[in-house]
Amino acid sequence: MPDALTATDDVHHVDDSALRAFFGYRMKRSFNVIQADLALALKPFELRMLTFTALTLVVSNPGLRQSQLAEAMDVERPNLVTIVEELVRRDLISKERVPTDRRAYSLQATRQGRMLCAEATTAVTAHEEALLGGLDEEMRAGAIEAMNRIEQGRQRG
Amino acid sequence: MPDALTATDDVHHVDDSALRAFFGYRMKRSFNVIQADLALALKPFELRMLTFTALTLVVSNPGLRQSQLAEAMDVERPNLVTIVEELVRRDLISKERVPTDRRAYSLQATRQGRMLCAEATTAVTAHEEALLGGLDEEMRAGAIEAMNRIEQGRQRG
DNA sequence: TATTGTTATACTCTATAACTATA
DNA sequence: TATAGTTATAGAGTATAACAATA
Repeated sequence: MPDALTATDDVHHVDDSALRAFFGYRMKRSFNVIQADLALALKPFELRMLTFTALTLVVSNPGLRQSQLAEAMDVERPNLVTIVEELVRRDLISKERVPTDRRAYSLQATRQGRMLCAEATTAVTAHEEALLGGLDEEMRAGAIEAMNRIEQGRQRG
Repeated sequence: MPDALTATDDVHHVDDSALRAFFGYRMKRSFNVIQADLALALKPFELRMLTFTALTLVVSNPGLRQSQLAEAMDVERPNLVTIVEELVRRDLISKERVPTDRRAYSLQATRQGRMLCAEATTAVTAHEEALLGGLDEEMRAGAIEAMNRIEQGRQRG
């Protein structure tokens, strides 16, 4: 039975019940775990979450422009520059001027980029499977549905 | 009517199905929404998520030490310094040396701090209610349970 | 020797204004 | 004038090493 100021004797378990009432707090804590695990899964490929996301989107959408990629990733255009730069430097994607609009660049994954993306995807899938293994299908689907509604509630709310 | 390179003709909806398969990606997107809403709710009180979290924990745990607060918040000790500094500067919490261990500081919320915490808590609760209103109780409880298991899976996994 | 709080530092992610070259 | 990509910059959040005071 801890007793502040003088005591605080053992207190290895701080009372965070006031915070645990909040969805956002719970989500932050579990997202930290997910993100750390994802970073670990991507490390062998020298990818970060942002570069992995960008690479995957370019692989799935050949010819994508940077502005479209930025919008899809919910990232400001200036912040995408270094991400694209890094992927180009590593020969994972290439940039070509769009003939009909010489302001724009069209992004293409290289063969190497597609291969790395496939390998990284496999690794990430395995990591998530290990991390979420304790959750049955119903619970996982429910959580995903809840997250989808929250995301889509942005424009409504 | 934009027409990127060869294909990607209309593409206002980029194909992100390869990413949406990942729990981490879904979670990042919805967490961004939650976090932005939380920041909005806290802005009138000039609190950030981190200062709100710290304040709430000190209010709930009078006499808490910085090292315990850091551990509870999952923040490195050096990063807590400015957070505590800010709350002390605003007279929301106070630091007292622990008599029995003069290395440590014991944190106490001031009356003003407890009042601001209560008001902020009310605002955050209302914001979350509005944002999560579309989710029925079962779905919300399921999502929270899933997030708890993910967080606790860190040590197991 | 180990621990509490601190300083200094650096890296990532994010956000805004202003520039360039095209349209 | 508007847009695509860029530069420069600044602010958060986070992580590590090293220090002074104390245990």
